[in-house]
Amino acid sequence: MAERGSGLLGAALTLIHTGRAPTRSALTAALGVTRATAGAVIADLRDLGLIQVGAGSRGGAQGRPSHRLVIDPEGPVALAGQVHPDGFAVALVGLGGQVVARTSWAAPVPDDPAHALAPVAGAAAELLRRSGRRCVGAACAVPSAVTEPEGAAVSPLYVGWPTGAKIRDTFAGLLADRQISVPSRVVNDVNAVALAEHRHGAGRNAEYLLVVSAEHRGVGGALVLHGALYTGSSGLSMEAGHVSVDPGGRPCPCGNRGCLNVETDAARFMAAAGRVPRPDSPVLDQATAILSAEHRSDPRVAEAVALLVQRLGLGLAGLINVVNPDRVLLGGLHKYLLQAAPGQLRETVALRSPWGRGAAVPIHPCALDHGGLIGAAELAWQPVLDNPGLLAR
Amino acid sequence: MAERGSGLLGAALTLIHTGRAPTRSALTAALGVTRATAGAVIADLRDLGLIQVGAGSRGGAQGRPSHRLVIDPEGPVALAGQVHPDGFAVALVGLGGQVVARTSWAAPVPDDPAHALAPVAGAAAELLRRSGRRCVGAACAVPSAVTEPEGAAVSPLYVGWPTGAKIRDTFAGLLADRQISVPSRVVNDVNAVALAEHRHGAGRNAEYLLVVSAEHRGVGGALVLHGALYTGSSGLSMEAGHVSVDPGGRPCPCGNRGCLNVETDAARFMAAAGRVPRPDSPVLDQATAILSAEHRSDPRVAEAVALLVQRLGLGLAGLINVVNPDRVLLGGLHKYLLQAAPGQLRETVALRSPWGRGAAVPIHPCALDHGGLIGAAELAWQPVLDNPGLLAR
DNA sequence: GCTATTTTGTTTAGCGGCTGCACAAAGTCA
DNA sequence: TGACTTTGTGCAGCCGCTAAACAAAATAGC
Repeated sequence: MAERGSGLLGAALTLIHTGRAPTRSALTAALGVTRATAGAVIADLRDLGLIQVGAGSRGGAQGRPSHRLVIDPEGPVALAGQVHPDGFAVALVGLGGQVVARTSWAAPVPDDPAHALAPVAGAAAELLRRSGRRCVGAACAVPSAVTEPEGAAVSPLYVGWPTGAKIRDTFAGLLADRQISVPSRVVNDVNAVALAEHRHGAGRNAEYLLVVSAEHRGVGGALVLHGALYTGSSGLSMEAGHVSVDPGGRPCPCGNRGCLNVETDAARFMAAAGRVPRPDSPVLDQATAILSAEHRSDPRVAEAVALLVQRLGLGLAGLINVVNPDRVLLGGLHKYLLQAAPGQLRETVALRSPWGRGAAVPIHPCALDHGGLIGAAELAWQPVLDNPGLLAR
Repeated sequence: MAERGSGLLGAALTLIHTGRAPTRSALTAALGVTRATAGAVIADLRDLGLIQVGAGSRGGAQGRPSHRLVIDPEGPVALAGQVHPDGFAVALVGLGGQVVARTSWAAPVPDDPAHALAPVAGAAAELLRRSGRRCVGAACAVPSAVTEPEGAAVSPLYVGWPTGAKIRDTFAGLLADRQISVPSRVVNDVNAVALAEHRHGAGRNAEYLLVVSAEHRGVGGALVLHGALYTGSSGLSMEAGHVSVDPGGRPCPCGNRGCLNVETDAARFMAAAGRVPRPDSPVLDQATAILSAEHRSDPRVAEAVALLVQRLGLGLAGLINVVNPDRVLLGGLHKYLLQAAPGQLRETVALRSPWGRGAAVPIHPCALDHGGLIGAAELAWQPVLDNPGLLAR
């Protein structure tokens, strides 16, 4: 098999992976190469066990139908884990963001990262063993900022891990103990969601994608630039949770007041709506339940929505003025806030934009069900997407 | 002459341009190619009239001395212009950021962009004619956000241009009238400063460079990522001037209150220090004069410094938490504020950072005298830096 | 001052990836 | 059924880069 140069092989696999090259001729056009070269590339990817070439079926157009490029259903998978304040999840994810197998369970997160990640590694190993498939890499989404390139947790506000814990090494070690020796990474959960949405969800084809999400607790932000996660110089970028939206607001664990974190998350919504969260289920679930149609008539709920949407709009406007995205996605509770009051949110953002509503950015809800897992898998797949030839060795 | 592929020629020229490859062997190492390939690349660049190969003189080290790579002193130049609220400047800039010729004059800026840019184009044409050198491109720095790719001014707060004016087309047309037909651009002034500082000033080798500057009026921000200006999806990124640092503060032309624009610029400093600006000289000059040593004993000046530094620190902290830069540069009035109270500024930033002072980002003053002009020239040079072969045609 | 060593520049042969072209294959349209 | 259109494949060839051998220019050691 010829070694392709200049990343052509990776570009081709990425196009197939993201669904932008469903047929052979589409790939040829997207790569900007001759049919002969595309043929060689496709042969390589097939030899690597990543894709299969199917029969071309097409109606209406002239000429010889182009063969379909399909992801090999027995091809390798990435191992994805997720830790959030209310529980755990693990999945095997193939090319194209296909979730091949998945399991999840609710449980408190131990204060020791090794104790917290051990069951994730265990469940992952079990899923992988049963699937019998090759593993290209592993990644775990966590509710904490993660430094690059060390892979250390920084001020995880909603789990009890110590700041500076090298959770990437911990995770890799736990997998190695189970005979899984693949490149392993740890990633902030909202970063993972953003990457997943960009590749397979509501963020497709956006070149400057801003994602803000109130997952289980707190608020996170992420930016995907030209298809790659923007992590900043040390992994600590897009700390959207600490954007100030109310100088006289509630204290945030970071030391300031009125951060997006404490002003627009599920706990704040419950308080604003006059509800006391029950301890037996995740706050996020309770908040989204209240946001559903049957409770909208409650004036306290309407007030809470108006308040949080106003705060969220302020925070979004600030981020938009810095990042100038071409699309904004909202996840977690923010997704439901957007759906409850889309007009008010867009209005608030436009009012705070120096350019007015003329330069309005489209704001959409996140589209994926398991964005954290799929996004973690994207990160695990990335080295292969950059250079598929890695699999040959 | 062989056409080099995959941007090798451009990478080589950029290394020489930024001073990272002063000798032939340094270039070979930096490019990661063989000496034979480097030889071919150097021959190409020399044939294009961009560089010359000098004799190698070096003391202390063993082995044959490597030839020096020097920028051709008769090589082509870029044409750089600058418009600011207090006047105009024009320069010819060669490779390496060398200002070959320069002229500037104070004058009010006409409300019609064509009238404002005409003398810039005229002075540029005159400089170019007298120099007798080839021109690779032109760019003009302006005190306004500029949309990409249209090149339109958006809400120029400090000159009277209409929003949406296509000043790039205007500028290109004025140059074409004077028989200068080269690619022409228009760029925000702080963006230009940032690019210049990254290539030739205090931002060298930074991968994530954040620049905030209070030039003549207002405040601007810019970001240089991996050597290229970050413009966002439509050129309107890094609107640092509209970061809110005092919700109850002064009204900003954008409609909000307490923006960095109105809380930390030269006019605000004068007011805080109890001075009334004289109309006969630029406010920035008056403010920096007051900031010099002999006025520091004035308690009102000290108060003004403390107030503005506190506001600036708040704004910087917000930007740093989003961008996570590896270096921050301050220009214009902010440069002098930093020099007047470096400890207080760094303290304020660190206090507002969720990671505390452990992850402190280095904050430095800008180093270049004519950053706006040099940065505009960088933009004009960019197509040639990306593909020097363009000059052959 | 001579030689040995080190590092640099140049020449040459050769490989590998990609293009361009010719031709075959597989569909639609009249 | 035949003309047309589009797609896949085989083959010759170019071009950029590498590898290796050789020549050149300095220092280091005797």
